Amino acid sequence: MLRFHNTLSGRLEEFRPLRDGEVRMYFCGPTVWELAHIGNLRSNVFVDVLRRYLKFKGYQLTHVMNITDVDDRIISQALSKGLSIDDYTAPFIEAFWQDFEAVGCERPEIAPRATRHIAEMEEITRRLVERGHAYASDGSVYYRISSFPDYGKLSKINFAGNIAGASERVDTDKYDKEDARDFVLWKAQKTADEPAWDTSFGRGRPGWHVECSAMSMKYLGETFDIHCGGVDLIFPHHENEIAQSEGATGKEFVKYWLHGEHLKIDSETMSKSKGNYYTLRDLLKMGFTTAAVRYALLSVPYRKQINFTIDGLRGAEKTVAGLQDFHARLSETRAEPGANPEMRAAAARALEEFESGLDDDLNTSVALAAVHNLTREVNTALACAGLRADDKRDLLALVARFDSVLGVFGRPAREMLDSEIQSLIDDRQEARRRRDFSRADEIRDQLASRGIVLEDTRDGVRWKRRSS
RNA sequence: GGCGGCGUAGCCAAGUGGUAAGGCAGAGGUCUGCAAAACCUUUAUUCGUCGGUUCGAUUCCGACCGCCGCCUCCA
Repeated sequence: MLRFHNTLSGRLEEFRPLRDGEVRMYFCGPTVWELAHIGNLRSNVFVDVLRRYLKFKGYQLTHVMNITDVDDRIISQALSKGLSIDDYTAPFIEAFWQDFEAVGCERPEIAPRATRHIAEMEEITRRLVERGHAYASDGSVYYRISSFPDYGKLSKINFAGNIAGASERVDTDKYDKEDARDFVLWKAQKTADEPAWDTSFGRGRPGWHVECSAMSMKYLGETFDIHCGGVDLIFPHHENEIAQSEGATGKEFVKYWLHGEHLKIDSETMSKSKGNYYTLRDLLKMGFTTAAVRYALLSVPYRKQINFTIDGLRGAEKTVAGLQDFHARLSETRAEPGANPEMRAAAARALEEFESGLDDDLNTSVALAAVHNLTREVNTALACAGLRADDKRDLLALVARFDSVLGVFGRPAREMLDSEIQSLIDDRQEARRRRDFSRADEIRDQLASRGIVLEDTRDGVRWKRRSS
């Protein structure tokens, strides 16, 4: 039974999709203005594990992921460079998808762009005005929070207590709003060079929150199953989405809200000023593999504030190498016909633990422990020829099944060695047969200096490229 | 001021009202010509501190200490 911690109720709830066998989910992805940093990637990996696990459970998936391509920062950057929004954002979006796929994330079914959905945003805004949830003021349109009694149900925000201590931060004179809490749905164009669209409320651009209401409802319907994002989005972004969507339709917007925690770097908040701000590209330059980065990011459940460290990443690198070695060894081993009941039992146990871990609000730590326990048992069997052909087939299928969620095993790619290296390996085997070990070691050292590491196994010699 | 999270071995961490998963690092061993890889054993009488509830708490309650987040278009 799959259960999620729903931010809306604050409790663990059994997951039941609105339509049988089908899940519709929306993810507020990053704002496009920088290369994806490690925290951003954690969010993406969390959502990726979620979508992969839903598929693992047999659900048909429609996953919409937004990359915000219009906000104040993007507009000011684009203006200062004399570029259109599209020209400014295109390289960032391209780079983002590269990093996204590099850490093994599957592309969502739909990745809409806010700038392509102005009409839908206008439509929601119009409906909100019609229903008394929004009002125009000086060419802008604001959401009237006092008209929506449920406001605050997601973030549990308490305005009475909140304003007392934080009032100095609320600039009530900044806009012509009825209430300081009201947020903007449509922003009037301020200067002529600012990108703007013509609508019935005048020339301007959408507020940030309305894009997610518009695009999620367009592709997923007025009520859908899962909405996820980082914890920072709970307030105000997701709170405002609820106000917009439920205000416009009168229907419940989302059944399950899932929020991923942020990470810390060396026990501190990640920030540019602290200099602990890593992008994926930084880590790859340091020699880490994308699989290790993915492993490190998913090794801690998504609702926990993982402490990301370079030391920890080194550990992940080793762990992933172990898993990939295991996978390669398993796929290469020679196995006699038949089956070993102990292997069958180990596989069944691993699958059960893997699934019950992930069923429990996506507890990836438990799922990984199940994988490690299995690899240990199978490694033992491999070492003493306790693995039979049926076991090998079933275990490879099981590993593939696990990896359809985790994406850390990699493929045991059997690339061809060039003939010179292959003949060196053959020479060494011949030398070993002659018990000419100094010659054999000489060849091994020679290969090692070229990045080829050898392993002598019961099935003969294995080689691999040195990982770092 | 309001709301929320966290504190478990050297490090990263899971977890539960009944006595501590997993990974990395360390130590010893098996295997190996030597390695590598793998495996075995070992590493927290104890889960921030102090109280309370309980037959029993790391797990529930209270207080305190420490760290972190949101309330600022930062995932």
